[in-house]
Amino acid sequence: MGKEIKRRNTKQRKAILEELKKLKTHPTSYTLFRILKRKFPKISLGTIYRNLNILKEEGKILELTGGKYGCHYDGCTEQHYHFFCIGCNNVFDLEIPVFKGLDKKVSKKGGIEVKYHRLDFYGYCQNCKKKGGDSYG
Amino acid sequence: MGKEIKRRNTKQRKAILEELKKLKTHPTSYTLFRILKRKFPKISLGTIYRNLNILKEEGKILELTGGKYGCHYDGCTEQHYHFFCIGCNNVFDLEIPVFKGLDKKVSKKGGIEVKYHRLDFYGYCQNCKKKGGDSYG
DNA sequence: TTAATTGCAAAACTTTTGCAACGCT
DNA sequence: AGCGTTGCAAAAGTTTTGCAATTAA
Repeated sequence: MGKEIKRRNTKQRKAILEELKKLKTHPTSYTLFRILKRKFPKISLGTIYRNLNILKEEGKILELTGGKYGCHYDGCTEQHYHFFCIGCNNVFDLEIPVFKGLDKKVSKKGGIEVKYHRLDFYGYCQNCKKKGGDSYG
Repeated sequence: MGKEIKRRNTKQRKAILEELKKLKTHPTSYTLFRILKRKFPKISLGTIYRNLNILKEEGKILELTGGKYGCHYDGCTEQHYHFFCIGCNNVFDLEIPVFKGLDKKVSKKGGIEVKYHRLDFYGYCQNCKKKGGDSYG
C-alpha cells in the first residue's frame, strides 16, 4: 500500500546475505559483524542490523530467537527445524521431516489463526558431547 | 559441588511466582514489573530480574524466548507448547499432545544429545483475528 | 542526478551488578 | 546475629536512529 522503497543492491548487503547462505553455524548479528569486518573494515553494526531487518522483511533470511540476547540468523528460508547447542552456542539445521498440516490442525482446535510454527531442539552437539560428558547436566 | 545458597522466601519472590502461576498470558519481565508495582510500589526491575533468574534456576518457572526483546515467563513447568500472538504479543498455552520420544529419535539420527525441545506456534489469537481480519497478512 | 545506504555517534531498551539498608530465619 | 535480599543507581549488552557523506541506479 504505502510508499514502495526502491532497494539498492549494495556490496555490504550482498556480502551479508552471501555469508549467511554459506555458513552452517547460523551466526548472531555481532558474529556477522566481526566476519564482515574482514572484508569491510569500516562496516558498522548499524549497517548489519539495518540489512538484517531488510533481508528479513524481504523474506530472504530467517531470524531465530534462540537465546536471551542476540538472535541467530539463517540464510535458508525453506521450512526446517533447528538444534541449539547449549555448550558452544552454535545452531545447526536438522534434517528431519517437517510436520505439514500441523498449523491447520492447531488453528482449528484452538480457534486461532496459526501462520507458522517453529520447532527447536536444545542439547549438546557432537563436539560438546565428546568434550563435556555428562558433567554438563 | 560448590556453595549451596540458603534461599529465603521473601514476599516479593512469593508474589512473583504467584502472579506467574495465575496469569494465562505469560508476561515479560517488564509487564511483571508493572503488575508487581501495584502491590509493592517500591519494587525495582532488578528485583524482578534477580527473582526470575532464581525461580528459573530452581525449575519453578519457564523462560520463553519468543521475541527479540524481552523473554516471556510461564509459571507452569509441565512440558507443553505455546502460541505467540503476533497481533497483541500475548502468549498462550496450547492443549495439544506433547511429542514424546521425539528428542531421542532426533538424538540418534543427528549424533547429538537432545535434552528438550520447544514447539512454538505464531499467528493471530481469537481476539486479534476478529479485529484485524486478513489485513494483517 | 537523486534517493537509498553507509559509517559514525548518540539514544533507546533490556538485563546485570555494586552497595548500603533491610528483613527472613 | 548472620547473611540473603531489596531498592537504587550505574554499568553492560543489544538494537535503533539521526545525520552528513557516499554511492548505486
